[in-house]
Amino acid sequence: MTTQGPGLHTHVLDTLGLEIAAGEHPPGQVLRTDELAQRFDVSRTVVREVVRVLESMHLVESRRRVGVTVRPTEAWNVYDPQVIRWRLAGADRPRQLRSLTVLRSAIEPVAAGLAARNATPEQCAALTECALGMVATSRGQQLEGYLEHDIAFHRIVLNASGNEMFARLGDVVAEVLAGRTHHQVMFEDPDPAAVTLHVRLAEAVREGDAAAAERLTKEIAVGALHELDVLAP
Amino acid sequence: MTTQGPGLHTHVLDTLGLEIAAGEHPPGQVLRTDELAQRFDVSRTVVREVVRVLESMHLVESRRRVGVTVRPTEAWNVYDPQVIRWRLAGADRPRQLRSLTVLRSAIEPVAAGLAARNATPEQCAALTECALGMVATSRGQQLEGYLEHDIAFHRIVLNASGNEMFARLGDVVAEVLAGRTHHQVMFEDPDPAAVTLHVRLAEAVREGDAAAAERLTKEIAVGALHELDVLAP
DNA sequence: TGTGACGTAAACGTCGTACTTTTTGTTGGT
DNA sequence: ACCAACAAAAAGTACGACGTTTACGTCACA
Repeated sequence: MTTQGPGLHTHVLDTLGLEIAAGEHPPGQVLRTDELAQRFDVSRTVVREVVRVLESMHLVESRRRVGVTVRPTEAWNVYDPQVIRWRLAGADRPRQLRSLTVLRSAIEPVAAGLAARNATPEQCAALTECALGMVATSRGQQLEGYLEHDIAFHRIVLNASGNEMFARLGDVVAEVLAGRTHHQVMFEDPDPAAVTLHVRLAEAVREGDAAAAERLTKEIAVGALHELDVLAP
Repeated sequence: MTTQGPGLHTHVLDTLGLEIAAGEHPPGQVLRTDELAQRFDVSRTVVREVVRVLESMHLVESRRRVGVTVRPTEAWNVYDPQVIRWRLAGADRPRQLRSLTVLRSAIEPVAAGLAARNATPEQCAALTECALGMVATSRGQQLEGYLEHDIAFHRIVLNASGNEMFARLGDVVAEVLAGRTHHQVMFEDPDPAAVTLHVRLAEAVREGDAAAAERLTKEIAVGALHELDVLAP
C-alpha cells in the first residue's frame, strides 16, 4: 500500500522509506543525492525534498561533505503512521506487531474507561452499531468486512475518550488491525470470544461503567497478545 | 528552544511550524510559496523543502492552483517530538500538557511493570543513581538539576521496559517534564512525596516487583495530574 | 435566466545549472 | 610525529525556465 496518487516525490519517498525501514540500507550507510537522482531518474531537487522529509522522520541524517547517512532504528520516529506502514510492510513485521499490540494494551483500557465517562449518545450508538456489524461479519470468511467494523469500533472508543493523544492513535490501531488481518496473522474467522467482548464493551460504555469498560478492553488486549503468541514466531 | 544550528531551512521550518502550532494561521488559511520566499528572503527551493516537511507532519497540505493550506489540528502528527515542542511553546500549552500527562499515566505504569521484569543490573543501578540525584536536588531551587535527573529516570524506565514504542516515548516525556518545569507550571521545590515515590520505584524495579512498580508509577502519575489541576486553569 | 462547455491564468511540480559553504582528507614542512 | 595550509567532495542555496493541474470566470446556447 503506497501513500497516494502520482507524483515523483511520493514515489521516491515511498520507495526509499520502504527500503530503509526494511533494513536494506543498514545504519551508517551513506546515500549521495546525485546517485539517488540518477537511480530514480529525477532531478536533484526532488531527491533533496525527499531527503528532507526522511530527515524529519529521523530515518536519515544529511551532513555536508559526507552525504545522507542512514540512522539506527532507535532514532526513528516510530509513531509516524507512515513509518509504521513502512515497517509493517517490511521484514520485522512480527516484532513491530508485538510492540504495537503491547502499546495498545496499555492505552486502550484507559481510553475505554474515559470513553465510558465522556462518550456522547451518538458515539454510543455508533459503537453499538459497529459491534453488531462485527457480529454479523464474524463468520464465513468475511474478514474484510469484520476488519472495517473492528477498526471503526476502536477508533470510536479512542475518540470518545476525549483525549487528543489517544484519539490520534486511531491511525496506528488501524494499521495494526489491517496488518494483522492481511499477512495471515489471524485465524480464518475471528475469535468468537473477542466478538462477545466487543459487544459487552459497547454496553459498558453506553451505561457509563468505566471499570467494566477498562476491564473488558484489557481482556481484548490479552486475547490479541495471546493470538500473536500462537500465530507469530 | 529552536531545533539546531544554523541553516536557512531550519530557521524557516522552525518559524513556520511554531506559528502554525500557535494557531497564528488558522486551518484553511492558504500560504503561497512565493510569498513565503519573499517574507523570509530565501529562495523558493528552501520554502518548498520546508513545506514538504510540514506536509509530512500533516500540518499543511499543498495543492496545485490553490496553495499551501493549513490543516486542522485533528490531522497533525501530534506524536512528532518537533510538533510537541512547537505546541508546548505556543498558546494551548495547558491543554497539551494535560493530554500528554494523561498519556503518560496510561503508558508509564505498564512500562514500569515490564521494566521490573526486564531491567538489567546496569539499568537498575542507573535508576537508583537518578533517584538519589533527585533527592539531592529536591531542595533549594535546583530545579534544573532536578529536571535532568527526573528526565533520565523516566527515560531509563521506558527503555528498560524492553518495548520499543515505550522507549521512544522518552523524548515526549522529556518534553513534558521540561515544559512543566519551565513556564511556572510547578512549585518552587518538587513535591517531596513524588521524590519518595521515585526512590521506592527504583527499589521495586531492582527487586523485580512488577505489581509494586506499576502501582507506584500510577501514584506518581496521579500526583502529576493533580499538580496540573492545581497550577493550570 | 440558468446551465454547461471551454479557455485562461494562477499556483504548485519539476528540471538544469551555477555558485557557495562546510567538512574532511591529504600533503608538505618543521 | 605533529601541525598547518590546501584541495576536493558533497550538500546547501539561488535563479530561471517550463510543465501540469485545476479553480474560476466567460461566453454561447437553450
